[in-house]
Amino acid sequence: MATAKTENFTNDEIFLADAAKALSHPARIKIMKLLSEMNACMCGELVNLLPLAQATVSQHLKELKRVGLIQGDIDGPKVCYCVNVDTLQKVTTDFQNYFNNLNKGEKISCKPKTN
Amino acid sequence: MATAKTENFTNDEIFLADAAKALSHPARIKIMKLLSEMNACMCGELVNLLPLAQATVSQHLKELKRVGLIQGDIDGPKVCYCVNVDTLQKVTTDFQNYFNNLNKGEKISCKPKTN
DNA sequence: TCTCTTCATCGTATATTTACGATGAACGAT
DNA sequence: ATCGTTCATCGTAAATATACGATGAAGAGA
Repeated sequence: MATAKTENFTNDEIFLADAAKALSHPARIKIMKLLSEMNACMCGELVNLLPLAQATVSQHLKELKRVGLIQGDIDGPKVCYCVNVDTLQKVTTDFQNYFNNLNKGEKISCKPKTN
Repeated sequence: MATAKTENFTNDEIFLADAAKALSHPARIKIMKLLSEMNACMCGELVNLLPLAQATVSQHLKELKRVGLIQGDIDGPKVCYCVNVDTLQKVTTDFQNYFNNLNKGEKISCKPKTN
């Protein structure tokens, strides 16, 4: 037990935090939704569907690619983006497990005198 | 359809992104785990269990309180922290629904020639 | 009252994130 | 070869996030 003061975080904790970071902006939440609904979609279409400039959308796509939640397929001058099913699966089950464990733990709570 | 260029994000998208942001740091992932395992726990205990200074832990607790995932009960000079079950429930089901929808969408993917 | 403990907040430094316009690379079409 | 389209990257500005030491408030216990 007790994970001493100097210890680092576990890989699981880091991975989960990283995945959460990738989803920590409304634009990226929406991009994932759009890509999943449309199966695949060009960057330009996403730009049209989002209240953001093209450069900004490209940056958000980069962040989602960083954690592997999406992938981009170069198709001539266009780039076709789509969800990376494998990574999405892993992230889904990891979050599921995490939340399940959290919900298992506590039955008792402190008095609701929030500070 | 089509969510015009100028439209803002929906409340759902913003809420989900905000919850993800609260969990986007390994320390906060771990704090939620610790609080759930121990049912409730003083700030000082958390400081001992994390590789971070007291001021930093306090900041992370503040971020988790901001979205309502935890609450703090003032008990004399100490503060007893615990998971806020209601918010955790909502966040859990919201993420579950989000991921379920994402996983529903795509069967087809682009060629894996990642850019 | 004085002291010790507990914790939030302040001040501050540094790093990261977010956003945009401008540029340029890559390609299709003419 | 030239032009238009598509998109990543660069440069940059402003805002947030992360981390820590120092300080101070609040209460317990002497």
